[in-house]
Amino acid sequence: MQSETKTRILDAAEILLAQNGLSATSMRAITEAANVNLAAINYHFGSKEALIHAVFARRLAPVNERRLAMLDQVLKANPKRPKIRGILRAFALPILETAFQPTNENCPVQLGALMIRLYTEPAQVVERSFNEQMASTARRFVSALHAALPKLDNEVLYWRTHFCVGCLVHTMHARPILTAVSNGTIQCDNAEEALEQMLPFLEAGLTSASNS
Amino acid sequence: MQSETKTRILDAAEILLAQNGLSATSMRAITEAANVNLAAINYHFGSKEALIHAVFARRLAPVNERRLAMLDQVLKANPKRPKIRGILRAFALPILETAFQPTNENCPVQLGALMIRLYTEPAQVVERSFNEQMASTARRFVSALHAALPKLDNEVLYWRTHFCVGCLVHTMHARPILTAVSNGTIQCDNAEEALEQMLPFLEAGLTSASNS
DNA sequence: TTTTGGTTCAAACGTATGTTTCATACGAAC
DNA sequence: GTTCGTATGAAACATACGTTTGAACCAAAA
Repeated sequence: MQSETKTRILDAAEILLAQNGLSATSMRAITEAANVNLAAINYHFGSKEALIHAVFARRLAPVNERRLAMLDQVLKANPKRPKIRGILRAFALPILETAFQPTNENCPVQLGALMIRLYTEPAQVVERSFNEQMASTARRFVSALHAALPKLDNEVLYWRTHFCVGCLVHTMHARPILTAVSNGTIQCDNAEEALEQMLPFLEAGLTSASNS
Repeated sequence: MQSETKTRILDAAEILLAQNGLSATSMRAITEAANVNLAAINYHFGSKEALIHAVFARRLAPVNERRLAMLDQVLKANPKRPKIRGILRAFALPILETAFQPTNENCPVQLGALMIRLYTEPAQVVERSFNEQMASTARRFVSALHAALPKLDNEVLYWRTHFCVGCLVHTMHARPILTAVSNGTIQCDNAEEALEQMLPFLEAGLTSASNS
């Protein structure tokens, strides 16, 4: 059974790590926000770094499970030529839904702001988290896109997959900027709405002619 | 005249801030790398925060000048219906060229890794840098795209501009990931090559049908 | 009732942080 | 040659960091 203290630390850590970054978040800030003793992090997780790893794993493991499950469905429906839209949806929906899940006291998901840390924080701290949680999933999706776009040059496919990831990550973590630039018109807090905007954009980009 | 010490601090700070993040980079690390006294930062810049601001300004000011100059050319060529490709190029080329500029001892540009800090570090530290360096430029480009895509709904245009920025930022800062995913095939160190990949993708995304 | 094993607590550990101080060094101006 | 404003230097400032310690707590087992 997961102890009450452990999850309170994970919840508080997720918020603070997402908002302030990894090294800018002190264990004292985490334990104070979680209303637990300072030593509790070292007792339950071993170290600050191990806590960070646990924070990522708690959110990303179920997301990537759902991603691969959805991808399997898409591949099963059209094994020889899977649908691009379906592949993109399988990649984006689970993480967007988790990221845009309404924040409440008990489950303060901050996946968007958290994800970007995986790409920006000093390598050694998050490299293990990234490899364990993301690398194999990414490979599965690239090969699915390869099946969906057999005419596309391999190198071009890598570039475009890269662009898709950039759109998705930016959409998740830079929500305040979209809201600000649009003068508050766009709130960007609904996974389905974000998907509706993103999927046509990405599919058009993926299928566009290379040299025009 | 810019003092030797000042630029040595700026060079060292740019590398370390880009690599390790803002709060993870200590003034001692910067001054040691720059081979100057610890007190030199406070003497020449006033504080660590002011130094960070100066690091951003040094790179972004000329980039945004070039961006706006190129945008003016594009708008002058077709005032009523500017070309999308030209607008995108004006936005992406100056920053990509600066980011991919080969690193040398005297000019260690790390703009890609640096830019993402503008989006991820705690608001109060970089908010001023972002507003001063990016906000007005972004507005100019959005209105240019509005002229180029008059049929596009305003809200959709904001979303798609957001996606374009995401692609660009991700391309600049996540280069190692593209290299790793492609098993070293793609080095991603040439601005023109990156543009060639990016522009068709973005233009196709921008002009795609909203509901398909 | 005593004992045990897991958990919490306040306090201290050594180290690192950003900033300040004040003495010194350097050159140009007078 | 003296003066003066700028720049550098070593050292100390107070505070914050991640981690460790050992005592206290407390329910369940013996």
